[in-house]
Parts: sequence; structure tokens; C-alpha cells
Amino acid sequence: MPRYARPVEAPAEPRWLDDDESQSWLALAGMLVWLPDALDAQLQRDAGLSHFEYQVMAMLSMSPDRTRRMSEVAELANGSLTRLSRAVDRLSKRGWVCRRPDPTDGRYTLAVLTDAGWDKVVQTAPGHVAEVRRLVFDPLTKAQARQLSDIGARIQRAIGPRDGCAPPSSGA
Amino acid sequence: MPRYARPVEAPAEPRWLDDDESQSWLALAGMLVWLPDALDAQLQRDAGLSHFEYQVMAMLSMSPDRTRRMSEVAELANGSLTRLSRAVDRLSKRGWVCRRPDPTDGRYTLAVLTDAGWDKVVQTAPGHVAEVRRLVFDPLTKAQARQLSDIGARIQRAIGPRDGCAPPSSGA
DNA sequence: TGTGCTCACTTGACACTGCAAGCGAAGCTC
DNA sequence: GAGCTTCGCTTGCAGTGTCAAGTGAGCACA
Repeated sequence: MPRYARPVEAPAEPRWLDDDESQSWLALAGMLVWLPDALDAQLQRDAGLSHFEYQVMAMLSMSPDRTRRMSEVAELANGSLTRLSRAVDRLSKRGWVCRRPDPTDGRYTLAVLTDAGWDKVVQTAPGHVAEVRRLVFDPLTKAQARQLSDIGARIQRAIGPRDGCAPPSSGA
Repeated sequence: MPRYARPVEAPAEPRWLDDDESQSWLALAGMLVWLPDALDAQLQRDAGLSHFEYQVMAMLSMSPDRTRRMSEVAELANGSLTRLSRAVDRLSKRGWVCRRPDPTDGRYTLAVLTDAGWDKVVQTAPGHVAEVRRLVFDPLTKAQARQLSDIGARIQRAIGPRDGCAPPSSGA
């Protein structure tokens, strides 16, 4: 395991993790690696989509007129604008999303979910939700699920605001 | 937010997430994106290492003779053999790790942490642990930290064994 | 009007990753 | 001990991500 307990020759003297903490961190670190991986795998297998691409389409599917500015989509999907731009390239090629200049301000670009894109989301969502349920909520007690919500919020608050990204508790 | 609540026209009828679950999932998903990012950022900034590279070196620093077979390192660092091979390429170029054929079986390759690599780990560890503490343990109550350990274990168990990777609870 | 700035986005260069094919070393069978 | 298979690792390639530079629309102020 990575060195989280005190090394033999420590230069500074930070507070090393005790046994409980080490174990928690180990469990968290594993989850951090494997859960996104598992969710991506399900979407890739069943829908040919990355989790990020799915999030982009799912988000558009909940927006008025299935339309939203690129920068808003990027923020809501937890991704950079560059990443979104490339994802929209891919989704456009597949006919699920298209771009359109914002008539009210030519600097903005609107991403629009097409009818085919809507169908794709409607068809993909149940399997994805089922996987989230299977991997996250089924194994946990109700109390743990509630705790998880608080734990996630606290950790995100500690990370602090990412430049240009959603403030701590905006659900948007 | 992505569509985890029921869409207007659902084809199948899975169990959609209720409000509590949606909120938990939202918090978890955000954490899943931002925590690895924040940890990587700290290591990159302070040590010029990715989290994965750090894990590789940290793991070697705890191994007998600072040496271990490539395949073992890959497994312990939660990475593929390809990924490890390339990471060791990079770390070798910087003089922190070197490869050596296993004298007992020429098929294996041993990764060895050099003296310079050891120094690098010793120098990097305190800052990294401090960041883990700042982002994870300081914001949580003791009880939450303990819960997190169980939560992580349950979710990893649900994901199941990844091919060739550590079984559920082997600390190895 | 025009010059220059800012803003939202895209694009080019480059880095990292996984898949699958390739490689040499071991082991197995005859 | 020749030939096949298996094993552990590396490598070519394609895909996706970031950073920084580029583009074009709007805005501000002379």
C-alpha cells in the first residue's frame, strides 16, 4: 500500500494516518478508482457512451427545449469546456446533439439534444440507474446512504470552489 | 443534473432514485470527480508526480529491498500492467525507479526504487498525507470516517472482483 | 466609427490510457 | 531437445484528456 503510515525516516512531522484512518482511506481510494470505472463500463457496454457523454445528454434532456449553453453544460457535467467541446463533436457525429449559435448573444453556443438523442437517453437511463442502484444503494443501509450524502458534501466543501465550477451546494 | 429521476417517457420501469438517493448520488458523483482531481493537483504541484506515479513509488518504498515484480506493483497501485509499464518508463527517466530482470524467473521484471526515488518519496509523503487529511478526515466526524470505511468496502464488494486485481479485502 | 478589450468557444500540440498484438523466457510433452 | 503453449511484460495504435494559443462576437470608450 502507498505510504500513508509513518515512513522510517520522516523529514517533517505531519500527522500520519492512524490505523482506522488508513483503513478508511484505503477503502475510499479503492472506491475512487473502481466505481467510476464500473459505471463507465456499464454505459460503454450497453450504450456505447462514456459516463461524461451520458451526463451531457442527460443534462440536456432535462433542460428547457433540450437546449443549454455550452458553458453551462460543462459546469453541470463537471467537465472543462474543452472536454465538452470534444464530447459534443462526438455526439454530433452520431446525430444526438447539435450546436446552434445563441440568437441573443453570438458569443454563446447552444447545445441542443436532437430527437434521436432524446430517444437514446430514454433508452439508456434505466440501465444506468439500475447500475447505480446495484453498486451503490443496494449494498448500503438507508442510514449509510444518508451519511454518504453528508460525507460527500463535506469533502466537496473542503476541496473548495473549483474555478468556474458549481459552488458547494448548487444543484442547478 | 443528469437524469436519475424518472424521465417523462420511460420505456422500462426500473426503480428510479428517490429524493434522498438522488441527493446522495449527486454528492457521491461530485466527490468521485473532484477528489481524485484535487489529490492529483496537489501532487503535481508540489512534487511533479501523478497520484498513480506516487502510489507506485510509495508502494515500492514499503517493499522488501524496495523491490517488487511489475505485476504486483500494478495490482497494488490499482492500475493495468500497460499503465504501470509506461509509468515506470517515466520514473526511470527521472532516475527514481529502475527495472531489473528477476534472477529466479527471467519472465518477471522487478521494479526497484533507487536511493533518489526513496528520497523523493520521503520528501513527498508528508505533504500528500496532509492533503488527504485536509480533504477527507478533517471535514468528517470520527463516526463518518469509520462509516466511510464500511461504505467503501460494501461498494467495492458490489463491484466485484476485477480481473486479475486484488480480491475484495486483501490488503496485500 | 474604430480600436482594443473581454468573453465563449474551438483547435493544435502533446500527454496518458487501454486494447491487442508482439516479444523473449519458462515449462510441458513427446 | 524440438516444438508448442503459457506467462509476464512491452509496444503500436487509436481514443480521449489538458494546456495554451487562436477565432470571432460583443462591448467600451475615444
